[in-house]
Amino acid sequence: MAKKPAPVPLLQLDNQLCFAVYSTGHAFNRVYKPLLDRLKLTYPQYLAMLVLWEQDNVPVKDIGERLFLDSGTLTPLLKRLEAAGLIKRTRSIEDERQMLIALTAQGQALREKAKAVPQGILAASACTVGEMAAMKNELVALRDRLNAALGD
Amino acid sequence: MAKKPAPVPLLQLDNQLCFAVYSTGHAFNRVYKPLLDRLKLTYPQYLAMLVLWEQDNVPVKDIGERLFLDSGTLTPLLKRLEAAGLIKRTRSIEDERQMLIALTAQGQALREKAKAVPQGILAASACTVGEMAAMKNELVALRDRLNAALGD
DNA sequence: CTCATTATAATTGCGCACAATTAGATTGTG
DNA sequence: CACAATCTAATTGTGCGCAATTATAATGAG
Repeated sequence: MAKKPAPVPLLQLDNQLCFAVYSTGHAFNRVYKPLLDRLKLTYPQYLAMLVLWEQDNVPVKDIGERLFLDSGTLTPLLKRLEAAGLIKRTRSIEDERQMLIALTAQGQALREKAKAVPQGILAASACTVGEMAAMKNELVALRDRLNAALGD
Repeated sequence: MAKKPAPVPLLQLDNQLCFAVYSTGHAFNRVYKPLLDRLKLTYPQYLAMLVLWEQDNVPVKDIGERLFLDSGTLTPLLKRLEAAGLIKRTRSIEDERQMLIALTAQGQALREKAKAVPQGILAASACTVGEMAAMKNELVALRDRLNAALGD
């Protein structure tokens, strides 16, 4: 017989928004790779640095909330950034449970080199700042709905 | 002094399309997790099964092209699917370099249970099929532009 | 036919991601 | 105060994701 199963549109890979998000994320990573190699950072490390360049000397928890990552991911990542001399990890005096993450002078200085990165991404994306912003807003709204659905 | 550095809008996390894609991907994963646990599949394994449900008995290379993944990722993943009894890996007779991946009866049967997954995702996304399709098309177009930029 | 070139998977090593657990600090309640 | 409940990180184990290398097979030029 070898009867072919009836196609189920929702099960088809190319119909899935989720796979579009997944594969676009990988494509972004590949574009970022050569740009971040110059900074000797991986993409998740770059994200952590973005957080710290906005607000320095913050607990791991805050970085985690900002990036939607937990200590299982962040602890080893931050240890690598510390080994690279970009940050300093110190335990908070007021609350000894907290590990405070602060930029070193070298970590602050790296921000200057990082300014070149977004330009490269924008060029590879081949869309206007306005288009990117619109898409970003749609995705953030979707992300928030997905995260809200988890709390049920 | 402790002079605060001037904000650079393009370096701000919440302005970045890329982070929106990255974090939305993680949010999707968290929503998929409980649905896929019932099938005993991880999300990348589910993607491989989607490919095989569309076309059975294909070489690893084809699955890789479809999912944008290489053998370093797929070989161990497929070995786990084989260990779970869902697929069979056999070397091609015509071209002995190729490893052909075919569904077992159990792998084919799993498709029925998988039909429930997209409904759950649609519900958690809280948007219409039309909105999802529009967003998917924008992302795929972006992905293709990013991938094209790599070939330069 | 021979030998370099190319193609397909597998392997190795490193860095995420995340669930589950553990350790230690803090808070809240009686 | 005592002590349970909560909070913050760290740790452990599994599974991607990818670069680099290796092994084997197929192809193509001379």
